[in-house]
Amino acid sequence: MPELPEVETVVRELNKKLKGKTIKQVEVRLAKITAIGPGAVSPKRQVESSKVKKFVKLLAGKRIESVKRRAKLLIFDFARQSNRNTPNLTRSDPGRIILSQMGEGNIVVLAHLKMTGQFIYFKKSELEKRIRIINKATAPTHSMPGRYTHVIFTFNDASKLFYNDVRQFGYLKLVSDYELPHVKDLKEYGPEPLSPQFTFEVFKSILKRRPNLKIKQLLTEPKLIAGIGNIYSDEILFHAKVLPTRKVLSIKNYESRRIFKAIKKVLKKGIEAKGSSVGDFIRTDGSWGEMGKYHYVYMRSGKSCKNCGAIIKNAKFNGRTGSYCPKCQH
DNA sequence: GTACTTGTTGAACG
DNA sequence: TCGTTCAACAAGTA
Repeated sequence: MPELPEVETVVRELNKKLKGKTIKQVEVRLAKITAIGPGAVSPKRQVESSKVKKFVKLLAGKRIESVKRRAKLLIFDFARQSNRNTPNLTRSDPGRIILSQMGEGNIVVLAHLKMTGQFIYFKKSELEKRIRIINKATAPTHSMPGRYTHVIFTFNDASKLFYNDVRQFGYLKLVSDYELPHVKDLKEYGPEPLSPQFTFEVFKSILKRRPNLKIKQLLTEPKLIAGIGNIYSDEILFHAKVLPTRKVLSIKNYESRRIFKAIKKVLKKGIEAKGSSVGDFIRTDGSWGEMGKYHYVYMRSGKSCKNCGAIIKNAKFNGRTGSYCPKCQH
């Protein structure tokens, strides 16, 4: 599952590959994957075809300036455009309303991969390639677009970007940069754990605010800290030698310092390893991340601890599973 | 067929 | 209002 290091991996790869490319055509094969405007995307969403048409029309002809990240959201920035390149819209065109609201006419696409979303990029010469979209050696290979490809971007050099999503929880949301400050999900994320602004003092104040949460819940709560999910919270707590079930209240100062250090260390390691492919994550060329090799606990339940040899255990709380070493973590 | 998985949100609780 | 818990979403695997 993509968490901060996986999304950062995708962002870095896409930024390299897509910068400066102009979108020639967008094909939406599943309407609910797309969204327009700053509002929240609900799981039960239904997207009318007029909105999909708007989405497609507004993106055609746009040049990608950069790809960035906030929490687990990818942010596609498009170059400011002269009127000459703006699609020709008639008065009755639904896209006209949105464009007129956009001030300078600049748009941004926010993409959330949720559990199984993936971006795959193929150059023209690679379009025949087959990849495993689930990272198991035994999984079937698919050519792109596949059964789970929901949106296809074609660029002016005939290269293509495919958005795949087996469980269809992810979304591509188009907003104007004027609306960007009002996007609810963007505003409500906690601090970026790898930013210099995320200091030990900041972390301590978060702990103080939520004394009754279990530490694993606190780490995975996006409104408190951005970008940490099940994989990295398990790994962070292993490295900090703290049990996931511990109440925040009970955590000593030296333990919170260990957790803080582990947050930075483990997330950086994840980015270095190009993500963990122990879940369903694959890179933009279809290859796997290497972080799984460095897991001590996640998905290692029943195996022996790499540190002490004890059997790694699973615990379930608040509807989510967590793994830990009963001997190394206290 | 059943249980289980995941990130995030929104409803429902005290 | 705030903190907290829990169901919901989809579809694949065990």
